[in-house]
Amino acid sequence: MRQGSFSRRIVDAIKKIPAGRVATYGQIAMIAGNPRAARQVVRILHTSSEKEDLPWHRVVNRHGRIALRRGSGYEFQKRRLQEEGITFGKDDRIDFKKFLWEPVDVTTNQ
DNA sequence: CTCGTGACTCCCG
DNA sequence: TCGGGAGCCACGA
Repeated sequence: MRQGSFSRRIVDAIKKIPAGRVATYGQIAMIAGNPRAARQVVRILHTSSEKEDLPWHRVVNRHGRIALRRGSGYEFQKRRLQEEGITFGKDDRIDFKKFLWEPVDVTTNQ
């Protein structure tokens, strides 16, 4: 993966997610520069989560639910999030009002 | 160059 | 709430 590439920006965005917070695939894609490239985030998670030491567990879908299937990492990811203080409500959904990462643009300060 | 690939998202119903 | 269909797209082969 080269510097300045789209994949690089996705990796950097994921690394910025603070502990105790979560981000959605679409959100990461948007930060990386392409709001419609959510699927690329998935790809990066597969190819670089270990190599780049990414906080992959902090990425969930737009419903605030873990995207992995039960029995295929779902429980593991849920545990990792709970260890960071993130709680799950009804239907195993995460409350975005409390835990969604809201990156602040310091340059414009809103 | 084309093509398959997704831990997605949007839009109904 | 749940599910299917269509759209989506960077990347590797």
